[in-house]
Amino acid sequence: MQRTNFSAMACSIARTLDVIGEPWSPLVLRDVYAGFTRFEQIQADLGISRKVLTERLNHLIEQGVIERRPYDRRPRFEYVLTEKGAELVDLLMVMVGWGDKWLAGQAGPPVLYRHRACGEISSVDLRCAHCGEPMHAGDVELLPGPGARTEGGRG
Amino acid sequence: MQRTNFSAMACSIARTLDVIGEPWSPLVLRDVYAGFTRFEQIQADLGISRKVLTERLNHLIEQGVIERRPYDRRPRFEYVLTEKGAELVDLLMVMVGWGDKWLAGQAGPPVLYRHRACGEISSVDLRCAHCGEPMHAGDVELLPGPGARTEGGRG
DNA sequence: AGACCAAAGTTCCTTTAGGGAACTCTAAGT
DNA sequence: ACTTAGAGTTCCCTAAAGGAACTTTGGTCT
Repeated sequence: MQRTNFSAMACSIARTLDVIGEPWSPLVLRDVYAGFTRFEQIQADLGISRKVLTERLNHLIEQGVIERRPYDRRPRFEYVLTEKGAELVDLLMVMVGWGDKWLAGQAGPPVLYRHRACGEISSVDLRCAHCGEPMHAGDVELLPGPGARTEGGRG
Repeated sequence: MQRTNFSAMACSIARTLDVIGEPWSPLVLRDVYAGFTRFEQIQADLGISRKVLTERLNHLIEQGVIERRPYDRRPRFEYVLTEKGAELVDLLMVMVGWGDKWLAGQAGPPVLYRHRACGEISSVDLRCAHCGEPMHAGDVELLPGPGARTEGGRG
């Protein structure tokens, strides 16, 4: 095998990478989320090779992140997010937050996000699900969980 | 070029992928965060090829995500997170949250995170930076931002 | 002083996946 | 029947991942 399969690792990061870690996959997911739901649309928007797009779409379907649905009596299909996929898009929003802060430069963010609940242009903030206070990587302590492997533990 | 460079796209997801989108990069970042700070440690922990590890470390340094520091008079080095890198680890925590929910299965999460501020085992929750209410991908509306490209706009 | 050692890479070779263009297949429309 | 468009397949080429062996640097050991 030339690309290592991470799913064997006892690590949720590695496992998540096996779902969307391949090149283009997050951008394909973004496109489906943003309304580019058909093969030709995604291909044209991203400039991705048709061969690779086929592979990525099939993989995302296998992983239960998107679904393939006919939209015509002709063989025409659109891809839609599952619930699992919609929650994965949250990850993309965090990528956007980081990229906007550290990589956007003078031009500023390419895309703005309006929070419908309050109507304001905003961004995501990470909070502790328990106490509601800010929770960042530096604010936590790692402990082995029930799914940890005792020997050879990665992660 | 055989792997497309995403940085030209006006999209913070694509730009972030150019920093940590390559295979292994998020796991290298995780290791540095988790205290595997030296070449041999990371290599042994991940089982990554030494060649690829060298490439990834150099790329993460170029991107300003980690720094290389000597820890001996001999040529020995350790890698440490920059502020930019530490904030990128937040992204990994969101990956963990999703992976724990959707991929951990019966065994449960391999790693637990204790929030030091409240002392509880917890996970991250996405909130609107403006109003503090939950903010997920389905709760927002996308608008072109100042850094958007008018023609050929991707993202 | 010379032998030995460990960390941190380099080098080289093989395999496989991405890029890209051309081709196919299906079911309408005209 | 002829054309068109969406949705893939197929094929070749090149570059990146895997993996093992090799090198370099400065200490330690005897």
